[in-house]
Amino acid sequence: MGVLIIETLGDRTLRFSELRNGVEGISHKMLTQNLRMPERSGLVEREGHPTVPPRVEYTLTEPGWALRATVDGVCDWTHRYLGRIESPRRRLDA
Amino acid sequence: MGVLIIETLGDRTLRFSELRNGVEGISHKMLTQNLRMPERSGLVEREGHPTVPPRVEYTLTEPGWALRATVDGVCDWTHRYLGRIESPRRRLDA
DNA sequence: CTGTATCCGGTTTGATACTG
DNA sequence: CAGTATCAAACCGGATACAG
Repeated sequence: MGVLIIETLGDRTLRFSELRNGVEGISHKMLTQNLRMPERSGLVEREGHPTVPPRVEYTLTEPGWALRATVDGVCDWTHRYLGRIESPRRRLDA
Repeated sequence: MGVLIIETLGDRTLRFSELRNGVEGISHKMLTQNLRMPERSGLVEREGHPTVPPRVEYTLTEPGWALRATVDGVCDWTHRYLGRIESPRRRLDA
């Protein structure tokens, strides 16, 4: 799930709410939580603007970019093989 | 966690109990469970020998191999960047 | 040896309400 | 808008017992 954030954030700097829309389906709380960890790990940079209303922007750092690159590798794999994979979510087959 | 299985199984065909030792720390139940999914997805092939005692061997399929390759990419990332990352497990810093 | 079923405690999550 | 706190529900993994 944190991976989706990395992916989404990869394109460009995003605000909290933009990120929230981008990741789609993630709850308010989960987004906050899943941002703290990569933030502390130096994968994501958080920049808060003390304006009214508040604006907080999140950006991928260099290690974050590198991680995204590897994650893209997994995505590529998915694209190549997903067709051949019977989804486990499908109802139990006969 | 299923990833560790893919990694371990990558080297060669393994029996259930061998896999259990290889993944180390995984419980009986988890191994069974985490084998079913990639098995149904066609990442792992299960071959049971109707002997006494039973012997079941698990092998990585071609899609499984490809996945393992991408996972290795993530491992590489870890090796390169782990040093720069303050572990979130560290006690809260001042 | 390999595998399934059950119970049970800990973690995680979404909903909601509230703050600056 | 961005974030924290709280609470109940859902989920998950380990332990255990049992079966083929």
